[in-house]
Amino acid sequence: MWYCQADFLLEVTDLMLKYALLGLLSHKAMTGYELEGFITATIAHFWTAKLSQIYRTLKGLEEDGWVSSHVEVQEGKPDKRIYALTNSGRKALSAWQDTLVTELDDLRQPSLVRFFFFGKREPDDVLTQLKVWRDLHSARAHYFREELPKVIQASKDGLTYTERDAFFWEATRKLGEMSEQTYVAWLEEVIQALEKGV
Amino acid sequence: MWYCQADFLLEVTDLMLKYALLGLLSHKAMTGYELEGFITATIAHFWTAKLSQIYRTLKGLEEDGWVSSHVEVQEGKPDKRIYALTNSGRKALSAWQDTLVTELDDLRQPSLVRFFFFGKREPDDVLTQLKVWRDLHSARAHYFREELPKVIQASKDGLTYTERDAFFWEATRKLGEMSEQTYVAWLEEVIQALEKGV
DNA sequence: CATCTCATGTAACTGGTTACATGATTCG
DNA sequence: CGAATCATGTAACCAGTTACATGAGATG
Repeated sequence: MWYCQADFLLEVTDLMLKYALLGLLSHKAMTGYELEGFITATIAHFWTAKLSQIYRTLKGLEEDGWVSSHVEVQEGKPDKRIYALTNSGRKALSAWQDTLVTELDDLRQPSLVRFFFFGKREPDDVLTQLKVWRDLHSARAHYFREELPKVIQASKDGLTYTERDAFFWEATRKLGEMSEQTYVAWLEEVIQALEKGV
Repeated sequence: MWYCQADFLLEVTDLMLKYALLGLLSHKAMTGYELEGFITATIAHFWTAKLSQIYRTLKGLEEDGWVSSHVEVQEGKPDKRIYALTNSGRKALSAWQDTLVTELDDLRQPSLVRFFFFGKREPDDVLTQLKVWRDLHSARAHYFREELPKVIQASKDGLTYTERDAFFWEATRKLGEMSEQTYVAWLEEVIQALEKGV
């Protein structure tokens, strides 16, 4: 009973990067460096990680017994340490995936903190900033719409991902596109209201 | 010259909570406890802070000379320490506000990390989770549409905020509503696609 | 000749969370 | 009678960032 409880709590804890790495490693064994590349290509829009943090987290995962590693000696290139999921890691990943989340993420959006206090700023400066943001979001929307699909398609052909895996990846891409469109529409609205004079 | 550079860098640094507190204190002098209430009422959807962190940050602001405090003795209630903006703090706030931001926030959305790896989960469990999220987002959309406007209206009458301040507050509310609607629409799409069988 | 890619790490720091400690008053 | 409100803080911990250190080979 005691053990059971402790295990459960352990599984629910949200150490996102740990689970993200387990998830990626469930596709294939990889080095920390490679993992960073995959993170950039796949989940970077909603979770980023620096290499230094990835290496530290991998060490932690190995201490947990959720991954194991071996060094591959290379010529002309640095040696590499390849990490692979263990059975225990596979179980931890499933257990995490099987928990139902009943709360929403609380997002930190520093630009909105700035925006909230724009009442005291020069109207022209405010418009300049808003237009910069609009253009940035617009560019990102374009990336989601035009560039990311190619990356997803390429990976699907590369058979690392199943059809079903690709469906969920594509869905996150779609959300990215929709979210950016929402930001652009909202900024357009705000800009127009301010230009009409508020 | 040297000084100038150092000053500039100091001002650009993004210590969000520090500036959020300065921004709130520019309306009126307040205690840490009160500030927490205002944060919850105003910017909580895009920046949260725990009381312990607020107290620590206020201490830091006082060391910077950006706020000053005095203790007010109360009967039947704990004494309170009231913080007020200093001139130097007002300058720091303006300097921060006057910087142009040319990069987008990078959002951390743990639920999307989970979602990304749903390909390996039981289809029924996936649908259950998606419907929970849809309902949560839908409830939040309702809050933004029906409840928040009342709070904003009440504060406007309470003359702490100018018409222009209220405009920007209302705009953040609108973005919240739009974002939640986007999430709901996206989740509906995904749920439908899965129910048709993917 | 410089920068990018591959590849791994450590150390110091910072901002945020959790848990703890205190204690009177008021409301349901 | 228990919970919420008012009110302030400290200590330990944890995840993430920045800066540093190393170094060969390929590309422009």
